[in-house]
Amino acid sequence: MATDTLDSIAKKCGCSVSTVSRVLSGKAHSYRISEKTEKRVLEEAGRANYQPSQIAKSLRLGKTDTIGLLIPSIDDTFFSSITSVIIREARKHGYKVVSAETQEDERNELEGLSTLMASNVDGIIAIPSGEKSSVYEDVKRRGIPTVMLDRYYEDIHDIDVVSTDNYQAARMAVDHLVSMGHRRIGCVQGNSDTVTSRVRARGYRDAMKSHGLEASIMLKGSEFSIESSYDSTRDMLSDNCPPTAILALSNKILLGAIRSIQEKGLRVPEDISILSFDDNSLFNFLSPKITCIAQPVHEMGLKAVETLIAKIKGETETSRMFLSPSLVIRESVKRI
Amino acid sequence: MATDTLDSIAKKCGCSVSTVSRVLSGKAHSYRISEKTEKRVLEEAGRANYQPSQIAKSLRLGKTDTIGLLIPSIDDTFFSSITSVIIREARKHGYKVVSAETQEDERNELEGLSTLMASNVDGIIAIPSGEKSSVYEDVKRRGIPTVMLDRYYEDIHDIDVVSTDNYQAARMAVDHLVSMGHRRIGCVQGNSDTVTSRVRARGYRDAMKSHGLEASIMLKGSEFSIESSYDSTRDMLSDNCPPTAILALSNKILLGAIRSIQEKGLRVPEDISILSFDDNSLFNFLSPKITCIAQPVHEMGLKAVETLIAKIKGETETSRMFLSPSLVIRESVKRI
DNA sequence: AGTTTGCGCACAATCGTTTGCGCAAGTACA
DNA sequence: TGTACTTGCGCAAACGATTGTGCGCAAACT
Repeated sequence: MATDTLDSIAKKCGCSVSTVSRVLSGKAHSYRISEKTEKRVLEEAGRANYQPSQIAKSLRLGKTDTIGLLIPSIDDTFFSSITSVIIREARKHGYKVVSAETQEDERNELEGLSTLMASNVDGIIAIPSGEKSSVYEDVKRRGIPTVMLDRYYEDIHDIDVVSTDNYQAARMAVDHLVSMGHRRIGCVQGNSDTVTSRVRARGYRDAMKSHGLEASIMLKGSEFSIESSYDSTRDMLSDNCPPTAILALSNKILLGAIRSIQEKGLRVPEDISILSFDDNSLFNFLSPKITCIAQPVHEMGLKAVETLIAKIKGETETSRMFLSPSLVIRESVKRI
Repeated sequence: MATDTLDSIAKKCGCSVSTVSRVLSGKAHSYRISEKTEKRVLEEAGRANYQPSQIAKSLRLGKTDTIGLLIPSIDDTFFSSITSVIIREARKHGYKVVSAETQEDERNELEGLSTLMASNVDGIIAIPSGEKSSVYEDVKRRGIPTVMLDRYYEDIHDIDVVSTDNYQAARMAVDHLVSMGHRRIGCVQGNSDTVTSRVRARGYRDAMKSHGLEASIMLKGSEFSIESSYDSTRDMLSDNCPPTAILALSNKILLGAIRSIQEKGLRVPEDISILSFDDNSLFNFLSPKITCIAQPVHEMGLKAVETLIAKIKGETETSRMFLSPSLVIRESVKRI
């Protein structure tokens, strides 16, 4: 069954495509189409359950009502939550979203970006994976509205950013641990190519320093993965003078740390306290329930979509937004 | 910076659009374009970093190289895992994916489907939410290739299906519990509008019966949600003669059950054993590690994409595939 | 009777590709 | 010089929508 087109409907109604188009887009009155014709067209379109071809529309109008989402991996609770928000929010505004995964690989990032651009998306929300901002030059040259979400490039100021105030977040985390009596606080970081890890680590270091504590030897880790975190934590725990608390800079890092702690036969929080980034509904079910720094996932998705759409609609000033994290106190930090 | 088009390149090269098109699609030879012209075009296109407009291509060719994914919610580990597989697999075959969420609401399902069809996706992978298969009539009438993933309609046989053998899965689960000595086995199900829940419940009942056990009073639940499962489990545990083991028919149901068990002050598996559906990397970190029935997520995504593409390419026979689940034994089931 | 005005709609261009068909100029051969 | 190919490429239609312009006709004026 071939899909109906303006043309096929026009034929059935005995009028021209333009008339059908105008009726269906509600411009019947301003183009002085008679009520009789209008009704006829409406009827015919209704029974055919006519849907205009978005493709033809896009070609004509130069927009696709589609936003591209470039994300490391949807299979990660933080990213999937934010993706979910973005999809819902985009739809509210009449946008579809097509997603591409980078797997944290810069080549995939470049390729994904090309695919998105070739698909003529109206704008892009990207959580960059690579360290080189040059990946986004093509996007900039073509003037495709873009907002960086969560991660961004510190040296680029003409692309919009929506992120968490990660520096503040890390400081909050350290402050909480210190207020609970901890002084030997280890920190397991992610890939230092990413700002999030760098900024969080900086927050950690500065906070430690301002409490008069030593940070340098307690900061380990090189990847946002369970395996890497497992190794780093193990090293940390085998130290002569191991930390009494560990700050995990992401949910995956948390998991690696937990595994390593379990293997050592240690218990949380009795033997060691732990505080993680990235809240997650499952954290309430881990044993013990994990105290964490929650990023404002919903607000992040919301703002990302909103600012992207503002850009698409012609807003010109670029904005850099750093939303406030919050501390969710549960049971994984012991007072000592 | 306006994007380059065939036309703009043609002008720069002093030849026609058709020539440029043919060169760039590698048909230079068969259309007898001279090497000189070919090189000239290739050069110009290279320096402009020309990307053909997929929209124009789609309009002309009648395909978008896009597959639509209709999913209850990406913010659920089972669905996000499968989404991730689908996105990757689709890209391998040169397809993009645009996703729509239903939130388990039939109205959203219908709307999402319309949106996808209007976007002229080449095919649709759907995890249906509603109970009425009529939602898919429009899709069928238009002849859009579709495969139902995970969930499907038992009364419809002309749409392809890729799912788990849920009946077998439930039987495996019960058999395992029985082999561990359990005889009072409760089961918390999801929304019985969905086949998955119905078939799993049937498997549970039949397995119980074939072991000579009572199932009827031990089967509760009405929704795939933490809250609903929490309520059902609580009721079950307040029974005079509570179960010694609980079979949770999804990961969300597991969480509700755990919460309820925790509140009762019971311990898993000492006081009560639990076996869940839907494996998840976090299950290794719950305390205790959860024994579960794992669906072949990767294979499901893979097969869904493969059969959809086969359909798109013109394959006609419809297939119904029920992949084998596997039992992952961890620590949440005690021998009694 | 001639001119204006308003009504109801159709024509045709346009967006960027792909592709069937055919044309002009060159070469070969008789 | 005429016929017959070959070479190299352009023309134009088509995909399905949107939209500025203008045409034909009748009623209402002057």
